[in-house]
Amino acid sequence: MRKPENNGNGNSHSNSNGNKLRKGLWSPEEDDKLMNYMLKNGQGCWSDVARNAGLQRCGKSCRLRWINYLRPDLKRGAFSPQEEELIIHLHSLLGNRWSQIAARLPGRTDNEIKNFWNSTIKKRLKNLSSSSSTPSPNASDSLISSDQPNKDQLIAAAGSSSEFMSMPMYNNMDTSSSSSSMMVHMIDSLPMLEHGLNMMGCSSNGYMINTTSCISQVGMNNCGNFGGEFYVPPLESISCCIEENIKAENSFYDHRNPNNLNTNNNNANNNKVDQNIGGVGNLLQGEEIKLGEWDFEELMKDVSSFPYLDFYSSWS
DNA sequence: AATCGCCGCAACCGCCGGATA
DNA sequence: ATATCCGGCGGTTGCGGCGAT
Repeated sequence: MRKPENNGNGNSHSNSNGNKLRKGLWSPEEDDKLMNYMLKNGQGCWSDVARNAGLQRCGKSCRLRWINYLRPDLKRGAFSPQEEELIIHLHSLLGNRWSQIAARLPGRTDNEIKNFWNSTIKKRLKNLSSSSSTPSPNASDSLISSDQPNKDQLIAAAGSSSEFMSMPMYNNMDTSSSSSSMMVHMIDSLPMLEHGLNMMGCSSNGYMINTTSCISQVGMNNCGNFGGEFYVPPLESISCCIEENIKAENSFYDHRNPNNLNTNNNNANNNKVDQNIGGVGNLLQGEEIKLGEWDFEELMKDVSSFPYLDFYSSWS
């Protein structure tokens, strides 16, 4: 945390108007100003937000404060075991791409997840590795970065009571492999959250994947967790739904529609939507799924097409 | 009660990429 | 084609809380 600063103290700098800009902790008054402005006007240019809201802050600071603290859709409190598992799992797929991980945990921020990882999970992994006398022969192997935990560490870090331990990915994971089958396991092993996923109102067919990798096509208007099965929507519809989400989100922040604030928008500010939705998604279309054609690199590129887990509504 | 050290987390920093002039 | 601005991201910092001594 940074020390709160009074206006005009030595550690502030000037904006383009020559006004001193505050740094450090936000005061309740500043929070009020920013919150009121955002609720009234929605998101625009952050420099304008800072200026128009009467804040002696740079736009960047306002943006961070809003995203990490003031956003109405933020979920507070400790991470649930399900969230922990999901974070660990997504980190194994994405590495330190905190924003992408956060995009799949509605109500959580990248900063929050990053802090959680660096404090809690890393510490756990460290303890595990120090207590383990037999380092993994594949310790240098990793999917993304060199500090990726190995399989055993991941399992242990997720907790012994966790169904994470039985996830196919971590039972079958070959970290030296970038095979398509591994990616099937990755998707297969996405945590079964107890909350309904209620994803995006998809209208076209998707696929159910259960824990034995049995895939069946389903027609549906809703997506998510179906009593032990995990619904992977067709990526085309994900793309379509993402577009819808973007539209919804734009209206959420549309400064031209200040009354259109939707506090149930679960993906607000998690809008780093990858543009590359196409190619791999088509592999999930049609009666026959050509799993063998899945390409790991392509999937990593397209990993944003994994479902947005929307269990926020059931918490609020 | 006082001190110390660790830890969590809010916020800053620097870099990058895209948009615009 | 270049410069500038802005937003977004990951890494890092350092204050404040809290438990241990």
